[in-house]
Amino acid sequence: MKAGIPPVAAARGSGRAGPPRLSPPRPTHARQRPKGSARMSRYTPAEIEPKWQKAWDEALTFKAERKNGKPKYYVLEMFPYPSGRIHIGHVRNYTMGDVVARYKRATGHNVLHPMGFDAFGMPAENAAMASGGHPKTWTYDNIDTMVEQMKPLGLSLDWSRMFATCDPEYYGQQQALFLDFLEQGMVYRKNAVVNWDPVDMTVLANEQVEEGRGWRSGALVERRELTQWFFRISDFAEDLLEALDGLDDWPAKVKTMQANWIGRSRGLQFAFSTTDAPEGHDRIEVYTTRPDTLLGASFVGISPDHPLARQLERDSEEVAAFCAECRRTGTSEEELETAEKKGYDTGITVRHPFDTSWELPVYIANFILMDYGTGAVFGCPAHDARDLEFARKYDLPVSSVFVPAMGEEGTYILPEDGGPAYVPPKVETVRYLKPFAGEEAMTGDSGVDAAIAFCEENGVGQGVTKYRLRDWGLSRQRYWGCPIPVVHCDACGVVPEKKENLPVELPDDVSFDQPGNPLDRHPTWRDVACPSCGAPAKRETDTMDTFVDSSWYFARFTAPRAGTPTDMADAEYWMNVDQYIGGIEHAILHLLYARFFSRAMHLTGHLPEKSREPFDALFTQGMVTHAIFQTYRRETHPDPQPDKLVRHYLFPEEVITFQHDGIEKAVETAFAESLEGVGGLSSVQALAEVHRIADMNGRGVEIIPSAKMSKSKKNVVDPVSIISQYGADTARWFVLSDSPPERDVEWTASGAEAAHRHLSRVFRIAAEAARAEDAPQGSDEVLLREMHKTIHDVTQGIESFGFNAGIARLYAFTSTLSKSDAGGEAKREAARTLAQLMSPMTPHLAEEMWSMLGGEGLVADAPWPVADETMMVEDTVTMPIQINGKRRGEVVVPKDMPKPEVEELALSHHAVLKALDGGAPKKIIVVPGRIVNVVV
RNA sequence: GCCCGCGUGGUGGAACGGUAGACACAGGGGACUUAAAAUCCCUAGCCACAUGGCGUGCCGGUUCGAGUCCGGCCGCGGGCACCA
Repeated sequence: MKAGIPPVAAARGSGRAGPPRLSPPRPTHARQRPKGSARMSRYTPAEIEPKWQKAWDEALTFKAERKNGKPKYYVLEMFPYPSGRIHIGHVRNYTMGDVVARYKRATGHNVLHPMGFDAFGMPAENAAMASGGHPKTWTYDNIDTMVEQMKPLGLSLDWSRMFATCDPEYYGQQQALFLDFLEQGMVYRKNAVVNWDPVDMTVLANEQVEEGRGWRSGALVERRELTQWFFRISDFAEDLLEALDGLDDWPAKVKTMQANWIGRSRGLQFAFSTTDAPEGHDRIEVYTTRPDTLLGASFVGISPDHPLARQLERDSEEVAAFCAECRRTGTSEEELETAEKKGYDTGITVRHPFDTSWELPVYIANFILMDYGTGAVFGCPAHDARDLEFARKYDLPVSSVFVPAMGEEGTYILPEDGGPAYVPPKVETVRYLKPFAGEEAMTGDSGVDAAIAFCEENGVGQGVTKYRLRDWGLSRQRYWGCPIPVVHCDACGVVPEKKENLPVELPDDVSFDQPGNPLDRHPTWRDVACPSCGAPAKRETDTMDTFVDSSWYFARFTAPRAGTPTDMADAEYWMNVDQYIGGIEHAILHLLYARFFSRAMHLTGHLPEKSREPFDALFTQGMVTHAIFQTYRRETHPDPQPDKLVRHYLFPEEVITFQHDGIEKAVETAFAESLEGVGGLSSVQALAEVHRIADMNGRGVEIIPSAKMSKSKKNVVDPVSIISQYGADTARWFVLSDSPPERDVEWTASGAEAAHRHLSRVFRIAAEAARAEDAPQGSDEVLLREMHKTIHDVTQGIESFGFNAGIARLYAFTSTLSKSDAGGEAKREAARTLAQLMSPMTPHLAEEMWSMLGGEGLVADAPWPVADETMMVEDTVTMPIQINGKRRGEVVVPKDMPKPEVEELALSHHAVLKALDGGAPKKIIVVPGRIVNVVV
C-alpha cells in the first residue's frame, strides 16, 4: 500500500450532507505507533491486512484442489474487463462473491473461487489508435495493474488459476471448440448487415454510431452486407426456453427477460396474392401472431430488404432512394423502433385471402425487419400502435375487429374515431365485431387459435411456432479478438485449420495508424497454404465476438492449464457453478450465450450432461453510484463571438458539500478559497455565503444524485485510495452495508468513514474482551442468548444474500457486547463468535481478533458457528392490539396462549373498551404470536 | 418504441399480507476535555401544546388488516443482438 493520499482529497466532498469536515481523519496507516502497551487497542489495517494475507498465502488456504469427503462449492463472479484500474463496482461484486466463498469454506465445503480477465475487445484497439501503443501491451499492463490493485482486498481467490482470454493458451482452446462446433453443424456462414463507415472504410459497432454518424469520421453510416459466421443458437431456442423453468435459484426477472428475448410465438403464416407485381413476386408471405385481426387488415408492409423491395429498387430510382434512406439508420433494434415510421407506396396491391375483391396497398416500411418472420406483415391499425401511427400518417383505413368485452361503455373510443390502438393482453376476453371463427366473446388467445384452425381448414395458411431469437453472428472485423481458425481456398472453399496447428495466433507486428482491420493488411499472416490441398490460400481475417470468450471461461477455470478445452474429470468434479454473481446488464446476452455454449460443449464432449445448464444459482447485484457535481465554465471567444457557458464536471474531492436550509448544497473548494473576507470554509454560514456568491457569478455547483459512475462525469471513487486510507476491510464492509446487494448503492465518503469507525470500535471491544476479568456474572446468559440469535440472523443473511441485514445485526450485537457486564470468558466467547461472523466480510480484522482472543489456527479455517435453537426461544411475546386495523395498544402474553384467552385479554384492554363503548365487537382476528385485530 | 426492474424520514435502508421507519449516515442535546480530536450517553418521520391526525411516488381496488397483492398512471434505472 502506498502511503498518504492528501487527506483533504478524500475527506472533503462527496459527503451527502452535513457540515464541512475541516480536519479530516488522518490515514490510519500513517500513524507509526511505537510498539508497546497501547499497541493492542489501536486498529491498524495497514499492518494487519498484509500480515494476514501473507499468512493465507503461506498456508495455501485458498488453493482449490479436488478432494473427496467434502462437498465442492464453485463460486464465481463475472470476470472483469481490464480497463486499467479497478472500480468500486468491482469491489462490491468480488466482495459479495468472497463472502459466499469464505462462508462456504467455513461450512465445510471445498471451494473453487477463481479470477480471470475478459481481455479481448475494442477499448484496447481504441487505446492503440489514440496513443500508438499495441493492444497486447496495453491489455497486459492493465491486467498487471488490476491484479496489483485487487490483491490488497484480501479476496479468497485461487490466483494460480488466473488467465486472460487473450492468452493464446485460452483462445487456442476456443478455436478448438469452434472447429468441433463447425464439425457438428452448429456454425455456418450467411450474409448479414453491419454499420459501415464510408469514410473510414470500416465496420462500426453500434456504440460507435452517434446519431447516424461514425464517431470519428462523422460520416453518415450505411448498412452493408458481409458474409459472416453464425452459431445456430436458434436451433436451441425451444430448449433454452423450456429449461428456464428448472432454474429455481435464478432471479425471476432474468428468466422473464430471457423468455421474452427468445420470444416464442404461435401464429399464422400465409400468403397474399399480388396484383401488378413484377414477375416472380405473385405471392407475399406474411407471418402474424394476431390472425384473429385479419378482417382489420389495412395494408401490407415489407422490409426494405425484402426480395420484392429489392426488385422494385432495381426498377425505380424513387424506390431505390427510399430504400437507401431506410438503410441509413443504424442496425440496432432501438434505432429502428424509435425512428419515425416511414413508408413508400409501391402501387402494388394484394388480395385479401377471405375476399379477393378486397385489395390492400403494399408499402415498403422502414420499421420491418427482414430478419424476423418473413420480412413482411399485414398492418392492422386498430390493434397495433405502430400500425395505427402508420395508417394515420398515410391516411389508410382503420377498422376495429374487437372491442372491450364489458364495462367501459361510454369511455371507450374506437381507434377509427381517434382513440388509441386497442391492444389488450391475449388472456383478456374481448367482444369480436366481425367474428369469422370461434365465439363472439372470447380471449385473444382463443381468437388466435380459432383463426388458425379456420385458416388451416380453408387452405389460407398454417399455424407455425416462431422464435424472436436470431442466430448469433460472431464475426468481427477487428484485430484484438480470437482469430476464426479457417482458411479460404479457391479450390477447396472454406477449410478448417488443423487442430495441431492451433492456436492460430494473432501477429504482433501490426499498426493502427489507419482504420480497419490490420489483419486484412498483413500479407505474411494472411497468406497461407490451404490445409487441405496446399495451394495458396488466405486466412479468415475476422475475429470472434468477445461474447464467445466469456461463454465458456467458467468451464476453463476447472482446468485452466489443460491441453484440451476442458478436462472431463475436473469438469465433472467442479461443475456446475454453484453461485454465479454479476451485473443485471448481463441478464440476457451473456447468460443466454453461455447457456448455449454449455449445451454445445456437452454435444461435442467437452462438458458433462449436468452442465447443459452451467449456473445453478444466479445473483445479480446493483451498481455503485455517486453524485455528479456539475458546474459551468465561461469559454471566452475573440470578438465578435459571444462568450459561451460550457458544462464542466468536478471530482468529488474538488467540492465541499454541506446542508443549508434543509437542502444539500455544494461549493467548489478552489472558488471558496479564492474569495477573501467571507470566511472561506470555516462555517456553514460562510459556505452558504460562498454558495450565494458562486450562484451570482455563474460558478454554482449543481448536485445530480445517484448517477452511474463514469470517468467522463468525474463522479468516480477510486478503491485504491479508499484502501490506502481506511484499509480493505472498511471498503468491503461499506459496500456490503446499507443497501441490499441487488440494488444500486450510493458511495458516500461519510458512509466509508462510518464503516471505518465501526471496525475500529469492534477492534477495541475485542481487545477489551481479551483482557476482561474472568469473574462470572449474572448477565452471561443475556449476552449468549443474543449471540445465538445473531449467529442465526447473520447466517440467514448470508444464505439469502441479505448481507446488509446481516450487517445490521452485527452492529446491534456489537453494541450489546460493548454494554454487557458479562464475565470475561463469556465476553471472549461472544467476541470470538463476532470475529467468525464478520470473517466473510472483514477477513483481516476477524483474523486479528481471533488470534488476540485465543482462537485456534486461522479463523479462515474455523468451522462456522451454529446457533443453539434452545437459546433463542422466548417464552413471552408482545402482541399489538389493532382496532379496525390500526394499532391502539399491546399486550404481553405467554408465547403459546390459546386464542380465546388472548381475545379475552384484548377485549379488556382499555383502548378496546373505549372503542367498543359498551357494544359488542363485530369480529376479532387473532394471529397467534403476531397480532390481534378487533373490528368494531 | 419494446422487454425487465425500482420508487419508504434530511440520507442509505429494515419490515413471512400483521406494531412502518430495525441498523446506519447526517442533525440536535449532553458527558469527558483548559480547548479540540477521539470516545460514550440521550434524542429524533411529518403536523399539532396535547388528546390526536397524516404518512411507504400518484389514483383506484381486494382484505379484518396493504410498503407488500391487483389495475391504471408518473418518475428513475437496466437491456435491445457489434460496449463489455
